[in-house]
Amino acid sequence: MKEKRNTVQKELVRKLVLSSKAHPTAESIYASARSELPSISLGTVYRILHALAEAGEIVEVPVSGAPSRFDSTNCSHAHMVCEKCGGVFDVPLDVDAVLKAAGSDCAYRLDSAHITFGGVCDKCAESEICGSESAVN
Amino acid sequence: MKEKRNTVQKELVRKLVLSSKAHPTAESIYASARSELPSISLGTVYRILHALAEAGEIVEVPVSGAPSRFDSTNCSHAHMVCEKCGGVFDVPLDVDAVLKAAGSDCAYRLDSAHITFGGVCDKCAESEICGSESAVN
DNA sequence: GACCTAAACGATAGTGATTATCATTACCGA
DNA sequence: TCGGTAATGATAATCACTATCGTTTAGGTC
Repeated sequence: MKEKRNTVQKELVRKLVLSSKAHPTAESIYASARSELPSISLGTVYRILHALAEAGEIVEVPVSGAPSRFDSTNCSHAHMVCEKCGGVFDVPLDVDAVLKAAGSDCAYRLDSAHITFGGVCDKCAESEICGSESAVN
Repeated sequence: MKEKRNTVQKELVRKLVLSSKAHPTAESIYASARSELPSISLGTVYRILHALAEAGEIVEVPVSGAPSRFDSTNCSHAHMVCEKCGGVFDVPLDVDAVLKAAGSDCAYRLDSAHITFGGVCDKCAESEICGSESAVN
């Protein structure tokens, strides 16, 4: 049995990710972690994040051309990346249903699904009304 | 109207991506492009790939912790990343249906969907039968 | 066909996120 | 309390990708 030690760093990072609603990046977790534990290093944050992801406690949300976000796995949902502000938001969706539907149609064994939408968040959509978005090109 | 010039580089990269069935990376497209046009540079390949993606002729498939793959957009489908070999495979799926379903349930405007499954490809699944995968850990 | 202009290119340096390395620290079972 | 070792902190390295910039060349005009 592989030994797993509990450390203050691990507890802190876990707490920060699970309590955050903002889909933090490794860097922003590092920043908030440092305010509680100034000696923590960025490498440790990455190491712990990956360990937690591997253990299934959190998910990594890779964003094309931007640093990955991390999120708790408390309920099945997808993500939306705002094309204007780059923010990441939760989208209610039965991901497992999609996984099952695709898996039954498919020659391969599918274990997990990562669903990310591109879109525009409500804040950006609001400011878009005034702007001349549709006039471009 | 923005001027768009046709160049041999652009034609070559387009041809390579659209004719490939292997979801090539930018690097592997660069490699095959060089065999036809040795002077082409990696930066140019990236530039053209992004232009084609922006034009909707191809899609970029970002893979967590690995270089992006590129694929033609001829029909709606998702992708599966094999957890053993890292290969990328097509998965038949009505992505637009998922997009619509999620969009109707959602406070945001969703424009596009990127669906990637984690799984095991047929080749790796075969070799797994003989191996002692479940004994690990 | 020669000329012109700017889009596109090639070469290469730079960037930013993430990972590897390694000496040091500190869990935790004995 | 002690010892083995997992985990950490500091930092160097990597890797995919992007920016820069001088040069080339597509493609319209004369």
